Amino acid sequence: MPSTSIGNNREVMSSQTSTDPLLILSSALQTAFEAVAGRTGVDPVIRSSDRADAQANGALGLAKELGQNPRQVAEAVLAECAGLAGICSSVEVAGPGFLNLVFSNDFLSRLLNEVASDPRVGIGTVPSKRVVIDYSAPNVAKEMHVGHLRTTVIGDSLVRMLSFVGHEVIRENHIGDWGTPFGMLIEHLLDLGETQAADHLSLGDLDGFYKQARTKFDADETFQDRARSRVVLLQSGDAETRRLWNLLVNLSTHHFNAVYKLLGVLLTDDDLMGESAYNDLLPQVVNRLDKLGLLQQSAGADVVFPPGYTNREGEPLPLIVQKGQGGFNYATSDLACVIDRVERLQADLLLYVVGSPQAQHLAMVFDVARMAGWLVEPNEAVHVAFGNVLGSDRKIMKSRSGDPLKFIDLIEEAVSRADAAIAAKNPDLSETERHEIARMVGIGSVKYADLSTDRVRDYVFDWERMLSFDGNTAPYLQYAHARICSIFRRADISRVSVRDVVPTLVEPQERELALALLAFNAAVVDTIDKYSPHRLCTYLYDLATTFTAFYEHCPVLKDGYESTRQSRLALCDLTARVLNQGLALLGIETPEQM
RNA sequence: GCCCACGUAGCUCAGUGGAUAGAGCGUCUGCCUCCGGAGCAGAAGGUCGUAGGUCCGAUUCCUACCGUGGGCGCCA
Repeated sequence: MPSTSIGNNREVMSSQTSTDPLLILSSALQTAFEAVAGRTGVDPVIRSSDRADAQANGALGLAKELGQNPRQVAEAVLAECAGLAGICSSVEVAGPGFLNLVFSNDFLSRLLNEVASDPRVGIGTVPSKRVVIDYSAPNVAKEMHVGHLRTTVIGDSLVRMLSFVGHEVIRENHIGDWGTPFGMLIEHLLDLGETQAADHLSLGDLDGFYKQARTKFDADETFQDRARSRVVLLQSGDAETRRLWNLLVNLSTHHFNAVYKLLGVLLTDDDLMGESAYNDLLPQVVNRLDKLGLLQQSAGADVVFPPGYTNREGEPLPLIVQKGQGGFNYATSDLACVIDRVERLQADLLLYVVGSPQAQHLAMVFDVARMAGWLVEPNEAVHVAFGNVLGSDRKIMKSRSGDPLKFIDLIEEAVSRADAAIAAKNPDLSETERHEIARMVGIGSVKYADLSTDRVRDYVFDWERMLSFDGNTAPYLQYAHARICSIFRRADISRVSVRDVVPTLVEPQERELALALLAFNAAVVDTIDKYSPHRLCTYLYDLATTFTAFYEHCPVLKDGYESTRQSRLALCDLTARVLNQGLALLGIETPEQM
């Protein structure tokens, strides 16, 4: 099975000192399986299990290869299991040939202690790749709206995770700052007068400006002519036109930055790489395709026919790289991006966090780039596709006015709803504290709601559900974290003081919590492997519910035995750190009280 | 018409080539001298869209069909 280049790093991880018990077990058990099979490269097929800590399913597959009964194979593997001393306290054959495995408590305690002493709480690093990630991409002279939410939030989370495991990540915000609409926008700017237009725009009413220009364009033919000739001036580099264009771009990026800052994503002006940046490369794209013999004429346009695509009539579908009238389009620009990212930036991997409707377009662009030899293994491009945000009517979310919901309004509503909920539940907080916590909870809720469902699916935007303190939500996870902080506050014990404690695992809830904590690295690896942040969310939610069960059954401060208290405090501290780190990888902050 | 994605409990969603498919909400029943009840324990609720196929084993992989959404040459 082909795996994307970044994620498949389990082998690398296992060669380091891993703290993942399943990984250690797998590697130990592989030796036993290989002895029985008489060959190398046997996968023990380790899975977590509801009947033990883990189960090995490898015997069932191996039985066929050896022509033996699966149970016999499992028995034979069991006989070779001397290497599991120090890892498992129990190994038994069950059912048709499963091996049920129980970790020894000492083994788990030792691993927990190792993780607790690691500032990265068990997350390993991998050989570094240079990754360009294309996300957010709002349009100049248009307000950011709910349609930009997913690409911005998912992209930001992937950036954080990829960087954390050691990749060199280059963020690219491919803003829409070029093309025919700019003739119209610049002419409208001139009509209003620069000063007045700037006031208008700096008030944040970007959409109003755009709509006025559009209305005028649709109604007034002389304005259309002015707009068209202004585009020509812009593209030919006319200084005055460029100055006016710059004005529009600067006013817009000012707005973008305000949104990014409020939302807490990493994008800055340094990451801007708009369409205009590739303008000079566009003729070269066509020339290079021509020299390679890939270019064809079709209905007056210059096109490339990547195999495997057909149109409505069943005829080959072209990728148009130069229009009939000579202009370039977004395919040209996207090909220029590939060239720039591979040849100038020397990227190993190109990620495109772009909505699913663009799947065919991007597939064609990538195919043409491969045909042209610009995208060559092991370099690769991946479309990190995502579905729509839907309203309660299951249609694409709109505001009351019918326009897409503005990003700013969305964030403000989230924060004010969170503020009200916190005020009701914790009236003792000062107003300043409450506002700060509301910001973390409100924005965290929106981000988490977006990240916690499989990105390929559409999801229904629901304020009540995302801000609920129950279920798979940001507030639930943040609350679990805050409650742990509260334990340490109440006991007046420093978090750091318990980090060298080796926890003792006695109660089943302590073991469950230990197993959950030690699965953090695997969750992150899996998330990166599939570019699917919801996998990390699922893990964190499971950790939080496991912690809650522990908290319910295992009194931390009231136990009466100092050693138990120390051990449980160590488990608490580590849980809080994993929650904090995990949410941080999603771009979500964790307050110490709520 | 062709192509792509999706279809799992009443609702919103996880999950997997392996044993008995999970969670939250909602419904029902218990638990309170409880470190934050923003909780815990339990019950009910499913032919995993339908029909075939591969496999020792399929909800998972393959094919067809049905349903929903999207895409299908000069917008980006």
